[in-house]
Amino acid sequence: MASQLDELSRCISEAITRAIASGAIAASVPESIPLERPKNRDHGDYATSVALQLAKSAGKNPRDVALILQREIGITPLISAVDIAGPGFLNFTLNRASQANLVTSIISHKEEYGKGNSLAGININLEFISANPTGPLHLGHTRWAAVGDALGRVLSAAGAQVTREFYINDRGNQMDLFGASLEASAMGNPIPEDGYQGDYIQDLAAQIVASDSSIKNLPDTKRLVEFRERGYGLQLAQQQRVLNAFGTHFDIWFSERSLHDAGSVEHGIEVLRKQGHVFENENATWLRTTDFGDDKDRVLTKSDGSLTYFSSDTAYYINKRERGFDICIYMLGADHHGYVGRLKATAACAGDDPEYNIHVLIGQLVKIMEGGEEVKLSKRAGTIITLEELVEKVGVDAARYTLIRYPVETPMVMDIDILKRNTNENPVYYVQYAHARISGVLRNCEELKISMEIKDFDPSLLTHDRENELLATLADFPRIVEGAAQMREPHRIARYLEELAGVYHGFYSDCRVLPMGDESIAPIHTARALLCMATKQVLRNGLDLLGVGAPERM
RNA sequence: GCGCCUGUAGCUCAGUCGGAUAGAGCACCCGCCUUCUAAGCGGGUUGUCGCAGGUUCGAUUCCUGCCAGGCGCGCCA
Repeated sequence: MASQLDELSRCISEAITRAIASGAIAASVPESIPLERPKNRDHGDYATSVALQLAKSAGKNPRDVALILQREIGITPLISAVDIAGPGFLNFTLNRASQANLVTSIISHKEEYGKGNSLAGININLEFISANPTGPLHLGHTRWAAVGDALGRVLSAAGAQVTREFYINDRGNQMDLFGASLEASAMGNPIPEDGYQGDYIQDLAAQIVASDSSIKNLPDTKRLVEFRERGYGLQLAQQQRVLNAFGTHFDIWFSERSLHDAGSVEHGIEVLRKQGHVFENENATWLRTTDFGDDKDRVLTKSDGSLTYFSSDTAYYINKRERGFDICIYMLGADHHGYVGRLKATAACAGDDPEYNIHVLIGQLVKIMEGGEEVKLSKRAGTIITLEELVEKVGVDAARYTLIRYPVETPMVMDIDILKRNTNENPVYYVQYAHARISGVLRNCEELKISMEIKDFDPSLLTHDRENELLATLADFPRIVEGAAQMREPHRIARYLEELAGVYHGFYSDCRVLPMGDESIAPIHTARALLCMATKQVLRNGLDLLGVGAPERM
């Protein structure tokens, strides 16, 4: 759908084209017209600095360029005024009635409003969380559970084909340690020095024994394997249950073991060998990642013949690409940022473009404050906070929203006391309240039999400043979604919703929707009711992108 | 030592392509519910955008150096 913004930007570039053709200015038409909504309302509905940018190549004073463009643009059905301000900004005032047509558009597009096709045809693999199945999901995983899921929704909204994938690290020493810890717990032996110490180990061990007590009589080696496998199954199921309750769903749960069983690791090494970046040294097989900027080469096969974890990662990447994904997005914690270089280099070694085919997002760690002090998270001290506990304390919506609201590269601080003591301080309630408030108003409209038919909508009635501001904010939504997808920053959706909620609350307090007292029902009531309905739709669409509920009542 | 991230109001933090007087919430003060949900609205107070240079009409934004904090640099997983 062509938005007013698109139309405005087309008007401007056509004006530039005409100005160049007529010889008024010497310059080339910029690829895109920078348009922003000025904070100061005296500066019109939209402003552009394009004249300032053209001034240099045109060899003219910016204000003169602005003057020429002002004349070329003129007045159109959309634009009611063009003003020049400051050093050469062009400020546009849009025709209010034409802006109000947006209401019709939003209401008819429903949940489609805001979706776009800027990523259409792109097949994206979005991998996040990817925890070991050796314990509960903790806070770090929770940030990704929220942000990763939201990003998946945002990318889909931008038209991409998205597959959400969870890589299960079910192979290697950690699994054996996990098995040994369970076994020790069940047999009443001390947990191994570097084993898993948490209370959940006791519970899991007890659960395993309870379901089949004969396990304790198995011969030593077999017993350890049995504990490991049963613990794996139970722990994975627990993670899946918790994520499901959190509203985060995966299309594929990819087992590292299955990668090995299918011979994909050897295949991956073969692929890399053909590309010419594999070499042998001191009986080990290496990948020359330094060819592509990594700080050291990486071992694929150790001198004792066993495979490194890196070889799994590498094979996994190649496997993803062979499954047809154009872009592989990885969401990793800050403690894994050292992997970015080798992941990118691996992609390059496989013959891919590391700037396009692979995208690594690094999330900074979440700090927890409680009692005015930072809680040191430690597995040993048992001060680990799990996803489940966080949700118990603050609820799914507040937890998700709080985690999504900040850019992932910001190290965020969650104050448990605030979230526990007074959930009203969480902006999610501000946004949800706006939605609930509109729902209430619309219920009343229905009761009063105010028409909410598009055919009864008269856009020319929405002329109040508050209405105008609300319309302009609603018009921004598609642009916000596209930007969030392009930059892989779902927090932009949350920030936008807070702004929209604020603008709506302002409208609500100044513009009465329902008739007062014995006032009779007039077209203005229908116009405002429909504006409310459009706002509700956008709030809902935005909250959906975050996986946060849009309550009808609060 | 090398690398990544961060440094903006008392606190938690926004601020894509450089733009007009740097924003929001919380906190603090003052107003607004005998008619739509006051979980709200309006007003007031709060800043060397870490420091120092550079690039230009213009820098919180880009570049360089420095300071401070977080994290990482295995033939571990």
